[in-house]
Amino acid sequence: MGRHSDARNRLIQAAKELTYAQGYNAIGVKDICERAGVNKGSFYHFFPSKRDLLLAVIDAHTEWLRGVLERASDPELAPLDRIRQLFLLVGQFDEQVQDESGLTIGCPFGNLAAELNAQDPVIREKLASVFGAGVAFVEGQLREAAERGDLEVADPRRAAQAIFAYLEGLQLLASTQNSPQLVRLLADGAIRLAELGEDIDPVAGASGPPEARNRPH
Amino acid sequence: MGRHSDARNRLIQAAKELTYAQGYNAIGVKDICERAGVNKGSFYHFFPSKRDLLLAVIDAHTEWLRGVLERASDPELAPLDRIRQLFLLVGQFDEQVQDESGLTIGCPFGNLAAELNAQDPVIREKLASVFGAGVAFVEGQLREAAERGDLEVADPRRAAQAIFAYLEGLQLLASTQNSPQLVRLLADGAIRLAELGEDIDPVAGASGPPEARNRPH
DNA sequence: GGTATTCTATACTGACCGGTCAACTATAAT
DNA sequence: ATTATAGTTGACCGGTCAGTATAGAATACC
Repeated sequence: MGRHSDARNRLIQAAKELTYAQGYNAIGVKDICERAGVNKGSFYHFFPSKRDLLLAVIDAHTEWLRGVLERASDPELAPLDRIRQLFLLVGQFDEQVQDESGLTIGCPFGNLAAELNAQDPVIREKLASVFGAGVAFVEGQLREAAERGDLEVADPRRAAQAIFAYLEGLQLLASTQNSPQLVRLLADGAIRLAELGEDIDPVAGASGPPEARNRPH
Repeated sequence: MGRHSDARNRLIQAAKELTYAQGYNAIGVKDICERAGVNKGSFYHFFPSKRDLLLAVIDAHTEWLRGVLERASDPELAPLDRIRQLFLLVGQFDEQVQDESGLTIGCPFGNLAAELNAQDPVIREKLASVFGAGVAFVEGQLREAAERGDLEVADPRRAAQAIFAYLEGLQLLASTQNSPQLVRLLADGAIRLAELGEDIDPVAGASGPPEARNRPH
């Protein structure tokens, strides 16, 4: 019973847009309400706190990521090309946002992580689990690629983490240089990282096993 | 003439520590002053605004990076091992901060970039130029490695950007997973990225030149 | 020793913050 | 039609924000 309203969704949408563009601490509840066309009192009818709205925003963007991963899982593509496709779709997102707003914002997850990891362990862990889903997707493709004999993957999980980190780093660099094409232009690197070998001696420093490149001048 | 004071340096140091740990928007001038043991009036004697102090903090951390790059430029090391050494030194920094504070903070530059790229174009460009210095270092090593015949580098600048992005991404992931070892454990990937080929057709999508991996199921 | 200058000290401003509150309206179920 | 419920409204709260005002204290230079 009682009346209906889409104010909750409007708040999430407004907060999503503002958070993408400006981060979390830089925006206020008032800003979100104004953009959503909702009064401040109503805000606290739907969300106990600003932070709870942020959690909802992260959920919403996680849904977006789920869609991207689904689109990248095209059965017509070879596994390694699905990874490449992930990079291209993400790059497309960056370029689209740039067209609309004139700014390359990078990865909303990554930005929130950089801003809030130290401030709020709950948010950090939530973002970690979203990243985990991304890594798992990549790992799955790597395993499939290995099964097909497309390449040897010594440690799929390790390589998947490397590839996902690379994707995040590319977006950060793209945002800092305000050049959204960067993700697309450097997507190839993901395949190079797929060939990452097993970590034999994790504690050893630069003086690893002797190789050609190890000889000094 | 007039009296001497190291309050300015104490403010920078305090702001550095707080910014590393919490970012920019999350900390207040009051917090900085308390940690530095400086009164608020003195703060505005040395810095016209909080933002100006941030610029000084970035300069200070840039100095730290300069030192790291210098240490990584060990002439005893082969060029590619210098890149590896950069990753190890950065990883060491992360692990040291983790020991001291219990948190992996990631890259201070990267965190500021993620938080402020959209908010303040001057800060963004300053950070972009710092990143540019990092990329230039890597590019230099790649060129030298190519000269020595350690590997073929089709496009050193492109590969250097990829490697630097990877370093940033690793730190972001390490911070989110609160696992400082990540940078060290995945440092090998940097060398894989060094082998990044030239970008033949930047506009083409996933359907690039036919290769073994391109055949669908 | 006088004095210009640098630095310190603290009270203060007005704006803004996240969040509260109580009165109110609309509606769905009975 | 009554009533419980869901949603709305805007004023309001204490606290904090970046930044200011205005003193006075310390000191290097003449």
